[in-house]
Order: sequence, then C-alpha cells, then structure tokens
Amino acid sequence: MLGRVLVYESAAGRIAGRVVEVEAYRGADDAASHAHRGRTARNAVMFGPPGHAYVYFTYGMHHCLNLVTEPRGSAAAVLVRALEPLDGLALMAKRRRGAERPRLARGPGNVARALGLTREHDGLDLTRGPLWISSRRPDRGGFRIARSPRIGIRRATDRTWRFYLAEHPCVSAPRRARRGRRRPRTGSSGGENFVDRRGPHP
DNA sequence: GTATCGATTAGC
DNA sequence: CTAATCGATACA
Repeated sequence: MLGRVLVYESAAGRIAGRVVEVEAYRGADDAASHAHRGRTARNAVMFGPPGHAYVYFTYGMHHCLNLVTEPRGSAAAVLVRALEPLDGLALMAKRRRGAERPRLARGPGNVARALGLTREHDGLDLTRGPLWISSRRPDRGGFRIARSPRIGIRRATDRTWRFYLAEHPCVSAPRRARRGRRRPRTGSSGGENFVDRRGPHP
C-alpha cells in the first residue's frame, strides 16, 4: 500500500493521494481490531471479500477508511492513516476548512473527511470504482518504510503494525508517550524509533 | 435498562 | 490537557 495512489472519482470532483501511512488490523487474534469479537453489522465488510472499503464511524464524529485485505471469512483490513494529496487539493481544502497541504489528509479521520467518505461508502468494491487503488507502480519518493505500534489503541500495543514513510511531511507523528509512570516495555529493542530494516510485515 | 469507551481531532 | 458526540459494547 505504501507509495500507491488512492483515487476517488466523486460527483464533486476527482481526488487522488499517495498512501504514506497505514495500520494493519486482523481478526479474532488481534485484540485491537473491530473484528476481534466476531462479525457485527458494523464490521461485516471486514469479513467479506478483499478489495472492498470498510468505512467506520467513531467518536461520534469521525469516519475512517480501511481496505479489506483477506479472503471472505477471514477478517483483516488496512487502515489508511494519511495521504499525500496529489489531485483535487481545492476540494480537499474545502472539506478540511482550509488546512494546508501537508495536513489535508493527515490522520485517519482527516483522510475520510478530505475525501468525503461516510458509512454510505462502506462496502465499496475497489475494483469497480469510484474508489480505487491505482495500478501504477508504488512510488515512495525515496522515503524509507518505518514501523511503530498502532496509534490510539489500548490493547495489543506490543504489535508494531503501523507502517509509514519515515520523515514524510504528510505522516501523522505519533503522540509522545505520557510522562509520569512509565509502562514496562514489552518489546526487545529500546525504543528510539521503529525503523524496520526487514521491510513490511507479511 | 444505564454506564463507559472508542483504530480521533482541534484547541488551549 | 479536554470537549465534542454517538454508536458499540459492557454490565446490572
């Protein structure tokens, strides 16, 4: 996904952006996943065939876009956390109350907001439009791939399933850990950054 | 039935 | 740090 271009051809206009930050979520084995406790009306698309959009509503005000990645019956999806805006910047800015380019689609709620995605788009087939991933070769612009724990979750925080283009201006920087009582570190290496020298997680 | 929380964000 | 804001989830 990283470096690929997401395109949305809506009635309001065409929007395109390079994927620069994602997170992986799985099913029953992933306590942080919406699919952790099985299929519901909300997460049903995650259990459907791959290549579909799972759009959920959260915090009473935000939508987030996921791309379903595994075969029917096996729940898994990739959360799109940030895009580098490439096309339709004026339209995005309008929806994002005039944010500057690096912030137009930084953060999963802002991605959906900039594209105008809601629960109505839940289940869209990415192989049939109007929302799709360009088949163009991924272009990471020389930025290396880094990984970190997923953001904003409380369970399964030891899994480093957030992947992003390091130093890319459109990537949402993870909040620094709270000061005060330090949590015992579960991982191996001490954690300055999470650069992944082995490439993406399988 | 009621209480709590969340794959977030903007603002102070 | 917190309010915003409501669907999903937890629990009596």
